[in-house]
Amino acid sequence: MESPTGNDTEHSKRRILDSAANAFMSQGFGATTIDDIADSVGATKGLIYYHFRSKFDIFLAVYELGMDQVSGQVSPLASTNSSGHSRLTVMSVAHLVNLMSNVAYHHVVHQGVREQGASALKPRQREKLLALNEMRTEYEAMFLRVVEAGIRDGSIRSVSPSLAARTLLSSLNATDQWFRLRAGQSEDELHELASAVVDILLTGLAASTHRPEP
Amino acid sequence: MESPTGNDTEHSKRRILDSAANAFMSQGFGATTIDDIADSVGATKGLIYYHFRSKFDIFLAVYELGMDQVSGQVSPLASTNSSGHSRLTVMSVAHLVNLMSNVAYHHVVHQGVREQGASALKPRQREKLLALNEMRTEYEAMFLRVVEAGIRDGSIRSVSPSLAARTLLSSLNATDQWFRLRAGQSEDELHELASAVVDILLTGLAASTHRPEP
DNA sequence: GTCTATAGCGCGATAGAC
DNA sequence: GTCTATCGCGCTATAGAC
Repeated sequence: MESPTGNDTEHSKRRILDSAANAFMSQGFGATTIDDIADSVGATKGLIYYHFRSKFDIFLAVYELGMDQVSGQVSPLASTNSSGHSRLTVMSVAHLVNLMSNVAYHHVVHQGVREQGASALKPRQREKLLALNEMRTEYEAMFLRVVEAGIRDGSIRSVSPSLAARTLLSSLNATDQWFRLRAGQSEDELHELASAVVDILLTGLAASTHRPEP
Repeated sequence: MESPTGNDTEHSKRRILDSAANAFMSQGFGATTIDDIADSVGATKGLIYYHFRSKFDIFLAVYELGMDQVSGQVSPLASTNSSGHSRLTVMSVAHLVNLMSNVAYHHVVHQGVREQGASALKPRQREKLLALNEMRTEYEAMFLRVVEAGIRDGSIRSVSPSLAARTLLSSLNATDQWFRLRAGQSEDELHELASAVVDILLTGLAASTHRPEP
């Protein structure tokens, strides 16, 4: 019933990452101390440094986990048979639901690219950071391709695809500025809220009379 | 031709604030050192501490200047005679042009509310911070009121006003995630780009055939 | 694996010369 | 007004006991 070490280690690591993600979101990377993280895990510095080599490595691990989660959930939705517009809709909703279920990780992924210049990175870290940034760029490119497809198939109106993709994604991500998960908030409620936001972003706010004719 | 002290002092202060705003944007408040700011001004710590009492006071001054700028430019546009939709449009464009002309200040205003818990604030600072946060809340409430007016006058479709206002504002602000002012970029070019973004946000991405009928 | 103790230093802030 | 010099805290990271 118990795997020798691995499981407990992974469990500890995960608890550290969760605490770190929350601390990074609410205080920022720079202002978060290792003691803050340790306290919120209910342990001391020693545990943290047993599992991670440095504070920045914790950041990288949070970044990676966050990125893996969205990517795993959203990427499959990009290659359906449906129209560009409807693919973009389900991708956006899934992105938002994921963001809402993991606000802290998401916040780190999307704000955390800054403030690395502080301490010179070790080659190992710089490599990892570059790989993760590349992964994020590829994720964004995926949205761009779907917007382009939507314009081609007539389901999305003719606007600059790159501007549209950037605006959409940054708008989706900006949700972490005001959204906070409430206690017993069900997956269904999140899905409903996410759909409402996506509706506002994709259909706009203007009443029909104010919209351009076909 | 020269006012005894006042002018130079104000000029120094302003150069410090500009440098600080840029540093806060690119490295975050926590990771920015007073020496960073001093270096980028071309001076030393001494000058900084002659003009400001602490690093956090610099943050507050940046926050205040940034807030005064947007508010001064956008607020007058809220009480025109035109429809809710068209008022919301000009307000949004003005907000964006202002953001684009002062990315750094804007970034501090909208991300910087975090990471204050680090050092316990002095009463003077806490008061100032609260006043500024209140000013920002009032600014957001102004957008909400225009959205509500637009729904009443039929120029904005019937959605949750608070969700719409929050989504719109956070989306506008998210522009600072990807926009960077290029060298000889004219005011007109900024206005054009801002209008394109606002068009995407208010009219949406869906082609007409995908929009609900009146 | 997790803790305590401590090294080492970067950085905010101050004092005082010019 | 602006600089140099320095204090002293707080934090990252390590060593080593249990």
